[in-house]
Amino acid sequence: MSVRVRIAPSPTGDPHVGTAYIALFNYAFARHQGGKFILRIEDTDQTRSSLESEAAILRALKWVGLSWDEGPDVGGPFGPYRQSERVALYGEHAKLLIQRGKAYRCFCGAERLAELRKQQLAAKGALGYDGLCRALPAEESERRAAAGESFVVRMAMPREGDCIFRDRLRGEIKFANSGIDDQVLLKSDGFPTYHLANVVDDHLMQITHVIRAEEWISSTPKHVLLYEAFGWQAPEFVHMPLLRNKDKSKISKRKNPVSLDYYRDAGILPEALRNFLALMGWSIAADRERFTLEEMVGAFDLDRVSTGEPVFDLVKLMDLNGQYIRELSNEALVERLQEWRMGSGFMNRVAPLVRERMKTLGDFMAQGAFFFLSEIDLKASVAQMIPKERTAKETAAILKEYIERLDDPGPELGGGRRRIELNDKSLEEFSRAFCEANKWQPKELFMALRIALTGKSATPPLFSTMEVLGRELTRKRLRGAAEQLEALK
RNA sequence: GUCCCCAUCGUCCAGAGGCCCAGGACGCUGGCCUUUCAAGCCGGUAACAGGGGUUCGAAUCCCCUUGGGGACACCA
Repeated sequence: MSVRVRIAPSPTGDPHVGTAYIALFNYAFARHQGGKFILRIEDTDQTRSSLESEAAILRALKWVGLSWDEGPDVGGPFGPYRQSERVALYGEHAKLLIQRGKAYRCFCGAERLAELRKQQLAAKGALGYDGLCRALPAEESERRAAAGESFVVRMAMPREGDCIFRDRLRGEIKFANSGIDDQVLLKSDGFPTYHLANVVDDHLMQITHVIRAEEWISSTPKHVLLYEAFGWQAPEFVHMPLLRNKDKSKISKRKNPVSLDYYRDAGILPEALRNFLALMGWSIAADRERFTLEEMVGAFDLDRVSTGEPVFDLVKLMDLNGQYIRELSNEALVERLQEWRMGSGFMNRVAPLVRERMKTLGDFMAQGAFFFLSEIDLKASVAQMIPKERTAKETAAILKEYIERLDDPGPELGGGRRRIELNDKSLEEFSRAFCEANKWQPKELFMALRIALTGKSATPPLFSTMEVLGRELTRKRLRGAAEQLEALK
C-alpha cells in the first residue's frame, strides 16, 4: 500500500508557522516514500472559517516551497477536499454510529453543560460530559429529534478497559477508557466536529500516516475508538513535537511572530525558513545544517525525528537567513529585493506617503527607511514614547492592549468579533474609540505608536503608515517597543 | 485537579551500550584579516536534571523523583 499523508489546516486565521512545519514533514515523508501528499481544508467551524484565510494558507505554503498532489485547488480522486463540501457524508456516518449504538443524541443545552462544568471544577474532579442522554430510550430520542428539538450527536465511549495505540516516535501509549469523554461528533448545526470529520476523511481518503502535532495525542484515543466503531483500520500515528516560545510554552502570537506572512514581510527567505523548520526535530547529518528541500526529501527518515521540545529561536533563523542571502548571486539578490518590497508594487504604496517630505530623491530613504527595516532601533527614542503624565509601564501596557484589541476588538470598540481592517479610516475610528475607552489622550497614544512603529517622531500619517507596514510588522514592532519599555527602569 | 507526552551546552541538533572526561551550529567571547562594519578564518565558554537499578561497561536500557509541556469546547 502506498503512502498517503495530509496536512489539514483550519482556515480560521493567518497562515501559521506550525502548519508549515507539520506540512513540511508530511511532504518530506511522502516524497521520500514515493507517496502522495494531500491538502485538506478543515472548515467545519462555520463561524470562524473563511475563504480568505484558506487562500492565505495555500499561498503561504506555496511560498515556503511546498506543493501537493491533491487539494481544493488542484482536485484529485478523493474530493472534495474542503470539509464544508462534505457535510452530508459526516451526517450519514453519524447516523450509522447511532444505529449501531456507538453514538447517541444529546439534548443537553449550553446552560446544563456550563452548570455541570462548574460543579466538576468545584469538585476538582475530571471534566467532561456525564452521559445523561446516553440513557435515553431510542424511541424517545427519535421522537424528540423528529419534533425538531435541538441536539448534538455524542460518541458512546466504552466505560471500561484501555485504549492502546502506537505512536511512531513514542511507542505505545495507553489511556484508560473511563477517562475518555463522550465526545461531540456532530454539532447542533449539523456540522461535524474535528474528530468525526477527521477520522471519516482520513479513512475515505485512504490516509496511511497521520503526521500531526503533539497536542493531538490526548485526542487520539477518541479517534482510535472511532475507527474501531466504524470497523476501519486506523492509520499510523506520528506526533511531531510542538514548536515552543522561549519559555517553552506552545508557540503563540503573544510571544512570537507566528504568521508566515510576518516572516515574508520581515525579509526572511522562504528557503531559509523552510530549512530552519526542518531543523526543528530533525537533522540531515551531525555536522551539517543547510540543505535544500530535495536533499531533505532524499535523506528523510521519520524514525530519526526527535521528540524534544524545540524552541523557535529567531536569532538562529536570522543567521541561517544571512547565509542564504550571501549565497545568492547579485542578480538573484536584486530580484529578491524587488519581489519583496523594492518592487513597484510596494514602492507605489510607500511613495505617496513619503514624497511630501522629500527635497531630493535621496531623501526617500531617510524618510521611509522604516518601511523596509527588519528591526527598528529604539534605543534613542524609547523614552520619548512615554507621555508626560504616564510611566513606562503604563505605556508598555497600553501598547500591548492596543495590539490585542486590534485583532480582537470587543463590541464596545465597534468591532464585534472581527479584527480591525488595516486601513486609514477604520484604524482612525478604532484608535480614537480605543483612547476613549482607556482614558488616554489621542496625542499621547498616537505619538507612542508612531515612535514604536517607525523609531521617529516625525513621520508620514500614522494610520497610513500602519496600513502600508502591514499587520505582522505592526504587531511585532508594537510588541518590541512594549518590551523595551518594560526593560526600562 | 485528572490524564498524557517530554528531558544532552542559554538555544537548535549529533549521539540508537564501549569510537564520548560528549561532537556540530547559533549566541556570547579572545584573536587574525581589514581604512570601518559585516563576512571569513583560528581559538575559548558552556550540557548528559537527580537518585536507584541492569551490564564487564550507560548520555544511550529499566524504575522512581524532580522539572518542563500538552489536553481536558457544539475550536481545530
